[in-house]
Amino acid sequence: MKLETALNAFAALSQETRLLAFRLLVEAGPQGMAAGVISDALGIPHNTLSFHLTHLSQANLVSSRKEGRSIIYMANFEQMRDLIAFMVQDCCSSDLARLHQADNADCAVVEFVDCCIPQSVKTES
Amino acid sequence: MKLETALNAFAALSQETRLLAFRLLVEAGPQGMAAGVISDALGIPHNTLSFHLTHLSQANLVSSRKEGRSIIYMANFEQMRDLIAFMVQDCCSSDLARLHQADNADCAVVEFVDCCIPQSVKTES
DNA sequence: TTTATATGTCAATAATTATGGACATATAAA
DNA sequence: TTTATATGTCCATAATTATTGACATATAAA
Repeated sequence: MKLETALNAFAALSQETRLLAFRLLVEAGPQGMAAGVISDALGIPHNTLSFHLTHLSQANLVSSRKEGRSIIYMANFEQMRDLIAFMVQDCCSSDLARLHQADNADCAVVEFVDCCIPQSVKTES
Repeated sequence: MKLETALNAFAALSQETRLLAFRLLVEAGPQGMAAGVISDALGIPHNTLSFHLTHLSQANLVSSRKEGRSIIYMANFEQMRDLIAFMVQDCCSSDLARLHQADNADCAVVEFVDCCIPQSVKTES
């Protein structure tokens, strides 16, 4: 990932409405969510939200498809993954994190060495 | 991690000078780097850089210690980890990512299910 | 002490970004 | 068709953020 791409992604996620919208879309998964539904959920005027969805879209963090008169937005999980990889890759030199392909070959795994999971996020699965 | 904390972290990383400085510090590892060294490395005036380092510091992405007349900054790897956890935690509901403690108990692991490692980052270790 | 070095703070200005009213477009329902 | 719905675009204004000269402080060297 290029520096500029990462900058755009971070900028997109640094604004409250956009971060909330992005989280809704991450939660919604691949099926996505209509612009109006997001607008209602967040209580943001449709034109303001449109501006922010365009911003997220230009940062390649979401994509969209048209369906009837609605536009359905969905999170771009690949870009999210690339952004995490970007953050972690410089750690490799100091061996604080590693990024590798898991043995079963359908996972990318980020390992944080010599640390524990933050309290705020409990162990899943 | 609170929403506000994540917003501050993303905002801190969304500016070129700050992202470059942060990457230098991530590369430098726990021993850190003096403000002046960063300033020289990036070719940024010391007062401008000071503003940006304070910004990173307020976002808790770096910390600092005094050493002689220098101030040594270092990346806060824990905050970085928490930020990644924040990004990934909403995925759990749609099973696109999982965050868990590794078997050997000194790693936190983020697994991205059903995906491959981005081209830009080659497999380590 | 005096001077040089490393860094921070302040304040004015410049640059960038967000907001929402008014209007436009495109689709579906009446 | 006409009307209602869903969403986008444009533009002026408001709000936020970055830059840098001038000055301050703190430490070390001469």
